[in-house]
Amino acid sequence: MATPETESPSPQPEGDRYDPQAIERKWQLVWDAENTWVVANPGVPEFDASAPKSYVLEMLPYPSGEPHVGHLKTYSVGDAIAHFRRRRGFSVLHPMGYDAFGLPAENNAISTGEHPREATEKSIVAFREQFRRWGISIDWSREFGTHEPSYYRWTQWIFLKLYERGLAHRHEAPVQWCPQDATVLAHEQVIDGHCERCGTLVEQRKLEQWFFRITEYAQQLLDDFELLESWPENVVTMQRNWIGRSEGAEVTFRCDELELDFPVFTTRPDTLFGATFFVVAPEHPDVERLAAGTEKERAVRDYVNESARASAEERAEEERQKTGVPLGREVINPVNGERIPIFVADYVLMEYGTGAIMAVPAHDERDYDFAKAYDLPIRRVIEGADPEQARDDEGLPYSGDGQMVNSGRFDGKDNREAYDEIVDWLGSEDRGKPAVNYRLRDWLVSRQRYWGAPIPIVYCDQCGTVPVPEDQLPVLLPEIEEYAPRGKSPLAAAEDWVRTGCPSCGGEARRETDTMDTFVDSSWYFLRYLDPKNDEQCWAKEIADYWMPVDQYIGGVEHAILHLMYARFFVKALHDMGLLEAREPFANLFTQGMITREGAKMSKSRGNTVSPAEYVDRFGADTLRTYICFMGPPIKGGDWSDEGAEGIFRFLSRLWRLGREVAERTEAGGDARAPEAQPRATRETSAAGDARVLLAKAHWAIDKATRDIEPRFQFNTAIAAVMELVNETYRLKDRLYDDATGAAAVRFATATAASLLFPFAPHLAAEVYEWLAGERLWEQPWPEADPALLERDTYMLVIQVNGKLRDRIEVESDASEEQLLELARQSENVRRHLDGKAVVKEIVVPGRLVNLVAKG
RNA sequence: GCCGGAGUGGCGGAAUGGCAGACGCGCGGCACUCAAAAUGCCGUGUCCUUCGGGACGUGUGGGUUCGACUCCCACCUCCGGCACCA
Repeated sequence: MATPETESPSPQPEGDRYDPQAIERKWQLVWDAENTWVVANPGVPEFDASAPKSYVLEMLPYPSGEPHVGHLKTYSVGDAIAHFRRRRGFSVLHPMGYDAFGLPAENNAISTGEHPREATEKSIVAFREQFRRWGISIDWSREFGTHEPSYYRWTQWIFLKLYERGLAHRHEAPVQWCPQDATVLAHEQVIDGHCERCGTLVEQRKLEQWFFRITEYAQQLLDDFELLESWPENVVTMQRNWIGRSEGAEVTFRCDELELDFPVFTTRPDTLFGATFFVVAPEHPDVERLAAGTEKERAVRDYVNESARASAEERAEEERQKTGVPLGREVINPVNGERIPIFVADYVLMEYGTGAIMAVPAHDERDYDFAKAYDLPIRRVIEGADPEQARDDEGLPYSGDGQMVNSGRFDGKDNREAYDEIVDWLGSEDRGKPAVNYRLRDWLVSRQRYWGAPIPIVYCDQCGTVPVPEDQLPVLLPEIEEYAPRGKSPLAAAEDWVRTGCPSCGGEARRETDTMDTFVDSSWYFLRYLDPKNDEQCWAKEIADYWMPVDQYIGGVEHAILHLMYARFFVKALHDMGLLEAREPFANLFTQGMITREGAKMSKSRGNTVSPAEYVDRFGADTLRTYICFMGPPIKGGDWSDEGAEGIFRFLSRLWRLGREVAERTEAGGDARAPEAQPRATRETSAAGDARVLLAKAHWAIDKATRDIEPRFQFNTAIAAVMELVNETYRLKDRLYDDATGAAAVRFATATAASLLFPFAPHLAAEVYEWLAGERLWEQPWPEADPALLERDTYMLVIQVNGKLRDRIEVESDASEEQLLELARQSENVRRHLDGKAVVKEIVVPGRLVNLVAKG
């Protein structure tokens, strides 16, 4: 049967079975050729001012090898949201880039000699190729890698801005050193005393390093959680704990002999009268001076050396006995004038507070242990005992509340009341004040590695530390021969590059040879997408202010602290520089769970990885994407199963076959528009019986899928609703083809199924929809459920006796409570259960159930 | 130790005080077929049953409620984060 092309508005299906490869290639070519997902910035003619903006972003990938299933999940989830929002009328920005600097490429270079740039760019090609085959709707016109000079030029520029404002500074500090990677690590990159990346035990070293003053923003980082629309509670909690705010007081203890003041931070100024000794950390700068000239000098030096050798891990061991040595000096307790001995002990940490503490053994477990170990006095100053905590007959230590004792004029007071009075009193004597302390430390950004953005600083004997002038950026990464680090950055070997003129005096100077932590690169990339080609500025402010903040950010929960907090810090600092209105980068955050296989994390060594490329070859991208969204709520992890993926392939095939059959058996009629755009009269009101049932199911699916996709992110149940719609259509179609209303209902139901599936299986959905409606699905608005069709004429009334299900009967939707009760009482099964009993209470919930409470 | 989150069929999961187990996987049956695959349809928590139905059932124990997977209290197990943070 030859039909002239002009008479066939919809292309007819070809072949006799679902061929994802052909369909996916077809649509990808269309989207590519037409730049379908490119979106214009304000200020250019194509800009659409009428649509509200939505910036949908997944965390940028680190390009190493090929993408894995975790990437597939992130981008499947993000793309579903991007598609959904586009069809809901938003102008959606959905860009892509690569976090291209970093250690794996460099370690690869050390073992193979392949330039990190080559390995990285090869991998970028592989990633790009996969993303295209997955059909992710990316605006490719904004793509970049953070290793490109046109990008890291601005990373360096931001470094200089931070330096200008005193937010980047260099100083010597004890730092965490990974001997395997031969570089320092940020505090956040040390997990249980081991390198986050390679697992090697880290060492402490004292080095001159660059830091970003994230601690300046500690309070804002806490306060601005208020500005976020929706972040997972656990991520907020993790950051809160990481920042670790505690309120207390700073109290000064004085060492008379040396005329030195030692401020300490305490959260318990109410226990000051119980301080029986004083402890400083081994790294405390005054330790040497304190011990000098005393008979303990030698012992102290030995102890300090020993604890410097001890690893962070050893020091943190839980069961470890407390150790320390006396310094042979005393300080004066400001509340009672008592002279108490000073110790040096490694249970006190230099990094927190002032590196010195007042020890109150009666009310602090650690001080208690130390006092017991060295036989020091323990003086109770607060009444009470906690049996869980107490370790002796006195009920000590005790860290709870109670009446004060042994505390001079505060005796008999409630410790909570005394708290403020003591701080006030110390304040008036100038020996103390209220204080807040944070656990958060400054962000160490220097890395003694090659493959990163060079720190744009020059050292000159005359002028000291000199920032590279902006017009000399970027400081290009030089080519070198030997990547292996030797305790110094490999860049130090590029002598021609290191030697440079001082930008200030023109004399001889040397470049900083450390590069920046790659987390610096990824702390602002979401801003560069907005104006990626700009050579004059990092971004135009009006463009950034239009798109920012990111409306929906998507990524793995493993970045809950590091990346997400650094990016928040950057945006706050950039805001304060006047470069940005936004105070927070990501208004909404979605963290997806990890996909496992056979219950275990996927890893090459375990041999249980799933290669997305292989599965795309086998089932097509639509199947994979839909399966991943169907495995369970994306926020949770899920266990991969080949059978499950096959099930989705079967479902998509089923929809494909249905679409093909419906396109053949029903007429599009004179109206080639999308079914949901057709006049309501032709598609609903006249429908009755099975046609009406099917239409109601379609509208139910629209309603359910829409609410499940956003704001619930419950894609698995949205897909299940489409499956139900397809099942219902299969059940009813053969009874409906024969009359026009019925056929229209089948056509509508099938097109609606495709329409709702589009965010997950865009290629197949576009294909089926084209057959049925002759339209491009992504140009159609998201369907809206008709409330009239969501309402049912009748429903199943549940009848319970004493809360137990006894019958179900179909009733009119508008039946009154009395009628419902009457119907309930008539039920034979209900009567049997009521036999010989008196109904004492009747619960009627119209639309749901009747519950008869009977006694006797 | 502290702070989060979770525990539901053979499996992944659904159900935001109202029919527990939607949807999918797996399994069983029927149709189509010479046959198989594919496809379509039906069934599938456990136990009892006179086949009408009944009892039990969401980690454990208690509580609130006409009614609890859902809310409250205590406990057990697992997962994640932090951990000598004064």
